Amino acid sequence: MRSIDNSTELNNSTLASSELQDNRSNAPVVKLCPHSAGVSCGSCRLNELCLPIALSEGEMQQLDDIVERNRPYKKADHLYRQHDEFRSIFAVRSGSFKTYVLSSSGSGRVTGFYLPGEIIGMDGIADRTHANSAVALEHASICEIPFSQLESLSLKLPSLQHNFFSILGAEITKDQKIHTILSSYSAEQRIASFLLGVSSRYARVGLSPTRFHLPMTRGDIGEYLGLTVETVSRLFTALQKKGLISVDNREIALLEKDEFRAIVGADEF
Amino acid sequence: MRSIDNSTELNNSTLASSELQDNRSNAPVVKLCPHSAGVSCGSCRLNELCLPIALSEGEMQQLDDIVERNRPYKKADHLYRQHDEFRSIFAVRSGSFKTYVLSSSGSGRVTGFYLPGEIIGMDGIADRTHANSAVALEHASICEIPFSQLESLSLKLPSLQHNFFSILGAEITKDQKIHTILSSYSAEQRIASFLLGVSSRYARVGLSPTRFHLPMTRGDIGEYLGLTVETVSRLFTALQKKGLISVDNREIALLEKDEFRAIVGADEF
DNA sequence: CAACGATGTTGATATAGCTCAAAGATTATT
DNA sequence: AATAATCTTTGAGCTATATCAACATCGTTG
Repeated sequence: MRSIDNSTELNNSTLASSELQDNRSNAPVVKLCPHSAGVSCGSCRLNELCLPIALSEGEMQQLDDIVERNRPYKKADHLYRQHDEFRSIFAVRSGSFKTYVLSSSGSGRVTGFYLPGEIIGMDGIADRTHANSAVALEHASICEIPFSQLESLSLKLPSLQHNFFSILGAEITKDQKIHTILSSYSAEQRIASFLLGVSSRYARVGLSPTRFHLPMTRGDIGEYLGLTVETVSRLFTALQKKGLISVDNREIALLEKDEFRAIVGADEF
Repeated sequence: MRSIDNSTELNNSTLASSELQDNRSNAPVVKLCPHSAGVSCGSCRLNELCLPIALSEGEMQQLDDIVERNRPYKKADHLYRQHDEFRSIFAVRSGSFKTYVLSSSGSGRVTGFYLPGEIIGMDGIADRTHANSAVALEHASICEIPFSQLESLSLKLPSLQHNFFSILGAEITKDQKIHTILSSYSAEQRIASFLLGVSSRYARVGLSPTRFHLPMTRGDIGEYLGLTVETVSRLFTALQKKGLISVDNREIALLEKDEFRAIVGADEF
């Protein structure tokens, strides 16, 4: 059924299969699947994109000691819920999550999507309570990093402290960019900008920036971008008619990236 | 001509007057000797709201040693500009700033307002380059904290590291809240939410939460909230007609805070 | 103090995106 | 495999907010 086979799921498995091979060639004890517990930061393919950037072997080992690799999450499993006590931040190892808030009127609003190599949970740092809920959009696995231990270790490892400051700073920059998008872009620009963003985030973890699978619904995208489902849907078909993308349900191919950049304005991506 | 005299300007001047005089008498000071009268974190009225929260005397002294108390800024003076190298973060001591980005098409978009006791400049942490420009909205003074020195000191002072993580986390939470506002609130809700936000930020520094001066133009508010000047203006008058606020140019009195809360939805502020 | 640019208000009209509705496609469940 | 539930698409009409325009006010500067 899939006309585009470079989907997230498939690629995540691809990612993981080489870990598997590495493990096989080096060691008798094999971690079987990317979702299973027990992989170390040192052997993780995402370590250059994650908290351990530029840590030495020894430093990474110390980080490793505090990281908990939990059981895999199924679609719709919650990582945490709004108002839960904040205890940890989480690095996405495979799969994807969305974060959302529930207004008192019951209508949720998606506040973020998190792909492999990205960090979730920073919304709880300030007041020790999660401001969002986080839920898996598909089968997914994460590394849990207890915050108080991360703080202690950051005092001993300057590079780790530096990395974590950078990650927090990147989250701030990202959120401010969305602010600009929501306050000034048209619906078409929002969608174009969103797809370019997803594209470069996939590229970051070594997946195709031009053909990818969207793990979220049109409704999720709409909530995230401040649009209705209908508008999102209409724009996907409109962009396809213009020949800029090809859409097969959630499989997207970006055909004319430059025209996309033109839509959102020169200084993006 | 001011019908409301509890304005920011007045209050801020009160707050800062002794510090300002010190600075003036010392000429264009780049860094004041920590022993010079009056100006130190320890003697700062805002220290409980700023980086030094819960630091011991000795710790605060060490922080003090890296803080640079620059000359005051005039209205329209820039603290930094988009693409400038990131070197420091800044604590607003008095007055106010806005941050904004310039799109290639020339139209700016306001990304934030910063009042006394708040920290500016975190948009530069991740890639060492400021993503925004920051400009004074009125006479203002700041404390500059060189980031590399803050990092070093944070390694030695666990409470300082903790505070700075919290400040970064708070910025993230704040930005995500704006995300929700922009993606789901009506124009009236945005304005109500904005005014409530300003109100509680003034309250935080001991100013009146019900009568205050807005340091920014209607246009700034519009850019920040994703509305046009005209819409902002119309809503100010509409809210006044409803009896919820009294508006005299930039002097605002919140008359019916509860009704405001009802407008934005129960779970706010 | 006059005059100019920046800011703020108000009105009339246009439109992008929303709402409501209904049907088709996909995915999950039994 | 059948059924239910969720997700997606498309259409038709509506409305909140933008746009365009004119004027009023403020505050800065020569």
